[in-house]
Amino acid sequence: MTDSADISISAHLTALPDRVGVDGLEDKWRAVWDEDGTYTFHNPGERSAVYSIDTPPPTVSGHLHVGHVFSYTHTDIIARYKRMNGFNVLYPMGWDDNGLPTERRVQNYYGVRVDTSMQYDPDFVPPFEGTDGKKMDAKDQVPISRRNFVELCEKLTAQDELQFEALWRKLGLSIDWSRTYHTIGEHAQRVAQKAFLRNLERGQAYQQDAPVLWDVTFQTAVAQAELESREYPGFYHRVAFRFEDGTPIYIETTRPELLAACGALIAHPDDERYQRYFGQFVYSPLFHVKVPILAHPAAEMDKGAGIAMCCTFGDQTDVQWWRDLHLPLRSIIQRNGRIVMEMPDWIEDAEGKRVFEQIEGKTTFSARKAIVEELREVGDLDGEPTPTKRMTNFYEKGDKPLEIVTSRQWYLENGGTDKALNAELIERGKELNFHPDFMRVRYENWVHGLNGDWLISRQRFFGVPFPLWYPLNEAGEPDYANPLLPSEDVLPIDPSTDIPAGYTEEQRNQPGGFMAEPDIMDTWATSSLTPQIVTEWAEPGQEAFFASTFPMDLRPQGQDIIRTWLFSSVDRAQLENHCLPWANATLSGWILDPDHKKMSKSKGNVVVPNKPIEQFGADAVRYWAASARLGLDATYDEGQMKIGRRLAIKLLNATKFALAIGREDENHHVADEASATWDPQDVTEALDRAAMAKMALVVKQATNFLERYEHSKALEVIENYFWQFCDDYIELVKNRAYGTPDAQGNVPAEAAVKSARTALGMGLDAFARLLAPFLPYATEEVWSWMHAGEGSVHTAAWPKPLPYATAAFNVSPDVLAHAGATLAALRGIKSKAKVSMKTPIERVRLAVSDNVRESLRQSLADIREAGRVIGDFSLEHAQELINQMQSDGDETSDAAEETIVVTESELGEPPAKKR
RNA sequence: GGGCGAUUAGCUCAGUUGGUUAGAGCGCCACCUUUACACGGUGGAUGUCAGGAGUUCGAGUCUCUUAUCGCCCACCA
Repeated sequence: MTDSADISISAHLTALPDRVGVDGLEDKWRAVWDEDGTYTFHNPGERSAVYSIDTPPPTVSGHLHVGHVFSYTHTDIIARYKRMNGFNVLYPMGWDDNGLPTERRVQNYYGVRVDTSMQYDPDFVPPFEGTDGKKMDAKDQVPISRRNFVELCEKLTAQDELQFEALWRKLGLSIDWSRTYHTIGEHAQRVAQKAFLRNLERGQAYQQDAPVLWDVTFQTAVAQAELESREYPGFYHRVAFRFEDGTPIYIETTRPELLAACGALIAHPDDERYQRYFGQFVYSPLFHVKVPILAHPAAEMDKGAGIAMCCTFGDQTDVQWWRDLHLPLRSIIQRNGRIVMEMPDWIEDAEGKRVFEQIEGKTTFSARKAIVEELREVGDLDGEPTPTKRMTNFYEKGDKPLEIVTSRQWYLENGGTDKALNAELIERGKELNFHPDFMRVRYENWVHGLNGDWLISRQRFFGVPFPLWYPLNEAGEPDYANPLLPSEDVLPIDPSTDIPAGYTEEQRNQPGGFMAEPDIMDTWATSSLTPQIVTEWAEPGQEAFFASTFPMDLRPQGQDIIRTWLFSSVDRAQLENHCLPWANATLSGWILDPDHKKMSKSKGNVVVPNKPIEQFGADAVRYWAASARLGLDATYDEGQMKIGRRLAIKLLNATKFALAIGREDENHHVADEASATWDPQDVTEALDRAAMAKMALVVKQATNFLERYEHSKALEVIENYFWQFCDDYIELVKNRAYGTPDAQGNVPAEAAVKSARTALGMGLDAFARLLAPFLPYATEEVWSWMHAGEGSVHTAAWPKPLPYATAAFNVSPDVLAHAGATLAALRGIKSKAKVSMKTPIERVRLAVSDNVRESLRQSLADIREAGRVIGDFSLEHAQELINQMQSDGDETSDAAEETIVVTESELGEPPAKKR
């Protein structure tokens, strides 16, 4: 037997406001939560008592977007739910201030650019502040030192972070604000450098001098994960190469400007048109360079002329040919995207040299124009160029096609070359619970399609530096194979200002001295370690913290960065910890504008989130976000926010009503405080028990949904019952709860009154808890009325079915459903007659099925009062309806509703209208 | 070209393992100021379930196919 003391609810009731509203609740409760440390993480010391969340650090240089509100609300609902379930929730916040977006924003905002040759100026003042939005020519930007630039980055991101924090707080995210990190901060840098050094030690990180994809605008290498293919207009040029005797052989190319870099012509080994030429040589037009005709299976017979010119490098197939066929490296594109200034040594022909001089230093675009002119003049251009659209690789943040240049870069293993690691990462993907599950496919597609290890070095300025130096030999040349490494305890370091052990600053860049690795790490090389950053991985003295928080429970993120953030995090945890970094990943969808277009800055249809929060309230905006499932795109819908606002207001009013009964003075004020105990044993009336039975069911369903990360369904069942509770249950028990005498003047029994009041109290207490993850402000407000001095609803216990099931005492929830349907039928009589709901019903006959009649009998007095039936109220058989019920054997409340039919009614005199 | 998701009322969306007459809210229409709520309440009308074919006694649901929308990957001669 359960002791009722265990399941009864003690309430401390405060005075109630005469009128309630949702406006202003945000500021009121946010201040209280801050002061009380409601969301502060307390490490219980055991992993099972913690729920840890790897919060996505927003790119602070990006703009606030209503999409942020959407996905962060989903995570907050889970955080609040877990907290109410007794978990110590580690819910930190990070800021992604590392990387190119910040660099670009700083350049525009302050009108500056980095010049690595400049010295640090401690008194530097930027020429502008807030030129954001205006386009500024690079030549007008003031050159400054790298260190000055980094300082400006830090200054600006600090401002951006304040904006984000203000939004998150207003939205009511239950973040522990004492646990924040920056991807460029000292801690994150230490983790990134430490992990890199350990990767290096294990041979998982390595350098390679090889062709890489190169962005000419930002002048940095980029990784496979950062590629984006876009349609790019071009022209096919049909160009003649010639044999010794002048016989032409035609190739087609979209990049004639690379003619000087051609090292071979290549056709498929099975291509009968060209088989007889394999091994022979031809001369390139204009430059007259002798190149072989070779066979390689990557050549496609049906593309262009079927034979291609291989240049180093026009595309990734060129790289493959160059490697497989051991072709000479003939590079003519500089890292800024222009043709080299020096005459290539493989061009020996005088006319060839003259042509090359025409294109030296030109952009690929102008060089192409010049080459086409020259080709046309000598007659080696067959016909006119024909326009084509082709898909070309771009850096996702760049606007010029990527070039391929050969350079020394750092790589990290990611399964792109190592089949065993690839299989392990696929396996990890199967272990991870994706919500929704179909997102796993995107992960697997990506891992299967990897074609190389992860290029992690970037030739940029604002980021985490590689923590190493290279010794210089007597000729001043670096020994890349034997880098000088710092010890872990001095991390983070910046090799451009810090000095390797055993050297002095004077030896920097001197023969026999050392030089710093100039590159920084890819921003994802830091972001991929957020699980390790927030759980204090490898921090001396934090071993216990790490043990009780890692592997984490949840990674929430956008579906667009599965290949980057999610995958790279899994990779890093596999290399470092040999496990998944988290057990669950939730993927949110996009926000579409009302015309079903994806919201994006470039489309100019972005809604700034502060506006709807101000207009409808944070709870209302959260409600809109919560009503969308994970992984599905949602439409920006202010109508949905209005509904959320209405729900919050309804909760305030309904709770106020339930708590005010029996405590009001003659003016309906409730000024006193009171104690109450809602004991399930006091719920004795059938209708009240039915309401509790339904509550037990709803609690169970909502809990199951939230356990499965289906917050929208949880909200739906809670909300549906809440409205039924308000519209039907409260209306039905109102008179009894007040102790109002019936038409015959009979006063309800004391126990019946107590039963109603107890069920109302238990019900609204439950709704406050059930809705707390969704509407944190309104629920906290009503909680404060009934549990004054007991702390926040957000640290209260999530409801369990037991107290409600106990109160239900085996009464079916159908009793409430049937009573509600009957009440609706009585209302329908009045609505059709277009009279007030207060109008009494003299006489009414309802046709109902047997089981409904049985059920209604238990709540008939309440129905009679709520419907104001003052005379005959008969429930009769309706044979055809009964047959219907029996034929399908269905006794659900839905079917029951349709078996209540008004067969006859007579209305009394409507009440006199009040002025 | 491959893959994933979507397509249900004017709008936003539910619809579990196939089951009788497909639901909710908004909006719309009508009515009601009723001692929790006019930031309200009550009642009502509303559908070629994108199209086609198939499996089945029975299909919004399963299979195939077409179309449209969104996204991911692959196509650079």
